[in-house]
Amino acid sequence: MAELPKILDHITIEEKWYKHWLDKKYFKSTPDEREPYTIVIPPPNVTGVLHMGHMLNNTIQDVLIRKARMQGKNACWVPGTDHASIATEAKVVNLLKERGINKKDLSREEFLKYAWEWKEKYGGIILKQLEKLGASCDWDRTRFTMEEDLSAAVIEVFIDLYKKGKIYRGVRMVNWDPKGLTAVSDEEVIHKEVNSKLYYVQYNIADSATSTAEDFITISTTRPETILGDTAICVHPEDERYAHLKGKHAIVPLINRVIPIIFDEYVDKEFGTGALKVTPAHDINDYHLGIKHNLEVIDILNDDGTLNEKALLYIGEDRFTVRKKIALELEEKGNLIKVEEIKNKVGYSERTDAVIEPKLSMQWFLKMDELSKPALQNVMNDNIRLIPDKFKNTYRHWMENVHDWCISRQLWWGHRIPAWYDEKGNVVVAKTREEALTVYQEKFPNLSASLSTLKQDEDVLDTWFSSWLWPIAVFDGFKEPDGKDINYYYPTNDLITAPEILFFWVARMIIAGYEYRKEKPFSNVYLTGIVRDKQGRKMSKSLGNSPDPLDLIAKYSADGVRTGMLFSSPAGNDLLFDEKLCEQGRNFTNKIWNALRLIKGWEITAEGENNNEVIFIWFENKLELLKENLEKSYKEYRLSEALMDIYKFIWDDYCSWYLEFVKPPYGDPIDKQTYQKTISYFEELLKLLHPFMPFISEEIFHQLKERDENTDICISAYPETALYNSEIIEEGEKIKAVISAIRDTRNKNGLSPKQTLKVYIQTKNPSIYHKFAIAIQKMANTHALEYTDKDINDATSILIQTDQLYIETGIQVDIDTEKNKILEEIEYYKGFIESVEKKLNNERFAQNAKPEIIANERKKLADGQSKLNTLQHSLSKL
RNA sequence: GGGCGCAUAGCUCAGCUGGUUCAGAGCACCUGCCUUACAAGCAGGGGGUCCGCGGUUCGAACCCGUGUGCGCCCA
Repeated sequence: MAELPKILDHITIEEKWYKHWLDKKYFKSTPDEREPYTIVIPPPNVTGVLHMGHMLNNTIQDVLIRKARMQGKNACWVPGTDHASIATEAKVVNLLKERGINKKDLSREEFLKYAWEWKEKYGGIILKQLEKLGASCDWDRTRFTMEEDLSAAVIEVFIDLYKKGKIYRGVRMVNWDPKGLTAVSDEEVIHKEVNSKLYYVQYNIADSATSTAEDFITISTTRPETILGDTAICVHPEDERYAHLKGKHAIVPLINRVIPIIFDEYVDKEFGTGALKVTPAHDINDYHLGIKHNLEVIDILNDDGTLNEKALLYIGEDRFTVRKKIALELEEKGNLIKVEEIKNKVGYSERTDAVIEPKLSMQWFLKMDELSKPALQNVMNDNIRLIPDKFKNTYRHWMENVHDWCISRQLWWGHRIPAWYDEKGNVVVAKTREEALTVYQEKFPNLSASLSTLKQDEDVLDTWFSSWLWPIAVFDGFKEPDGKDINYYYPTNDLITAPEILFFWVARMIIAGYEYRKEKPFSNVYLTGIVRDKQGRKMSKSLGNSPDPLDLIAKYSADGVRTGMLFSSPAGNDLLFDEKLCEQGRNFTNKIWNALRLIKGWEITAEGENNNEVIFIWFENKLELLKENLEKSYKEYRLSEALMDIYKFIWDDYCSWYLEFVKPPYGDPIDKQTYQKTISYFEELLKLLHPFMPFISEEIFHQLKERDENTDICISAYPETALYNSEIIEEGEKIKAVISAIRDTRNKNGLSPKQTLKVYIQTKNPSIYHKFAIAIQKMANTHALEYTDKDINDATSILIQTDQLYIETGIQVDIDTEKNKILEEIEYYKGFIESVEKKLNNERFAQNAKPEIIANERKKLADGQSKLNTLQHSLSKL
């Protein structure tokens, strides 16, 4: 037998087994008669690279899919990538800039050519990286949201919803990203608290003959540059300070525009001066005031955040430059009264970090009110389960206050909106130019347009407008609505994703599911936490606090990192990542590896007796208990708990107890039965472990035994649960306590483990000790146990449950120490008995408590009294 | 400003219907061991005002109220 290396070479086995699994097509799935188990991957950005969030997310998916596969289900994990329009376009723009090419100088076609080139070259790196993690995706099914079929689905859905009257075009206040030059959705705006200045600016009153101190009004604003777009001043109707201004007008400083003073309850009398300047083009609340009071709308900004000619002043200069300059000018002219430092929240673009500018623009919207109803209902009634369910509240709140979805983006990379305009701006929606013309001629019989005069909308659709179709589209549910795949795999089982995209993505997939399949897209949504660093900070590139997952895998093995990720990440809780967790995972692989080395080092005798029967029974029952607990944990998606249970079981029960029990003395052979039992337990544990640690479990599975060509743990049957006897398990626990007590005594007296001790046992129930006598002797290194009904002097006495152990240490027992020890215990039990008696004597307890609880209390009392007697007896002997 | 959630050992978290000797796990820590599978290890051990206050109950880490601190989402 070849000597196994002390430390497992994980890199070699990871490569070997992953290739083997692929060669064997174990991850491949096609519809058959088996029950399907389906997961669609949350498609990472095509330009993305693997980060810690992906590691957590995909480890969880792999655990679930591998377990389902072993349980005989037809497991299908569909991988793929998302075109991520704004993020990818930004990357391509930057890349071109580095090469001296400006996007503005390119035509749409030229730009897209570069973008596709770049996508072909760098896109999908992330999927290759997932292989390193051991992800058992069906790679033949890899999809991309901008591939032909998926794009066709997006266009089809757009046209369908348009025809249903759900999609409309309108001028709305949108979140404008002046850097990305596009509108972004509400969800893509991040509000940050920042230090700002609150400027107090004085406006003169127009309709006044005199110019006394009464004849001006002071407003406060954090954005003085927008003064140039002011079209009203607003005060509260009950604010007496301004009652005299009813029907009057104010003059905008610097540009001398005359604007009305209006009254509305919207104004907060307490904030600032209680007077508000109204700029309907540049603030959402002002916009609504503008509609209500029929105000003029003056948009003073260009798309890139510079001022336009409508501003009259500072034309072409950036909004933030103007803010400083205008403050100075107002001061010079005497209009600036004071400046206060305040904290307020400012919206930033998630993608470009530019300050979001509320902007009026023509956009496409999807009406959400009707569409969202089944999506709300089916989450609230648990037809779709959110895990953990605390997210149900958040979900409901969002769905009940849902806004129409702005689905157009001013970008090139993405699905171009299938809308066509004639020269006057009349619009039709159709798949192609030709179809558009036909539709046009039907819709506008009195107008004329030709193929060449129809112009397609320049904008593309929001990325999420394609990802919301993902669970349907990856099974070609649009192309072939009654196809084999969609009918078999849909609805999928579990979706694993981050809570941050619960609304972006999850809610919308549910909406699309009910709209297009009349059926939920998945049954369970497992929401992972955010991976943070030790200090609780979100991992980010700019902070540089995110380790490279591939480095971690190289250092700690894929299995080590997988378990590291899961050790402390209950669903929905953030994971405070610490490399130590991976180290712990790696150490665990080492532990398992060394168990193998021990077993492989044994020489087997053909025959041979053993005394291990009781150990086998104990261990087998304990193993059943473990399996039951694992099933419970899986059912509740408590993967950390399941992993921890296996971890402890392998480390403690199997290695520290079982193997130590049965291990023959050095150099001695092992009997065949024990060997076979040991191997079969190990094998079963490896199967339980496989979903978490696929590589080492596969390697050891093959090291344990010669396997034929088609036998791999990856596709072996997951162990079934069976009944167990908890009495036997408890007996085992008691014996472990006895052994630990003897070891502790040895330790505390500074005795060597090599010194064999004499132990006497005083018990009413010696049969357990008889059963486990050999185990105790071996594990605690004692002479043959002796039973006594007398007290032994000059020995350390220890109480285990109701049994008394006497351990002869050969060292003079210090009577006072012993006495104090016993007195302390007596005090404890006295108090304990008292409290139980009190409870039992309480009439209301007797009336109200359940019978089994009362029985339990009685037992506690009896046990306590018995222990107290033993202790008092021991004390009297000292 | 509106909504949701959290607070248990040094750290990360369990504690499921209020009732086991219920206060637990892993890591960290302390003591002793290079004991022929493993020092990436072995054996043993210590550690808590269950955030404060009030209430409900025979009984509260758990239910209710309130205060404090923190986090997230939305405006």
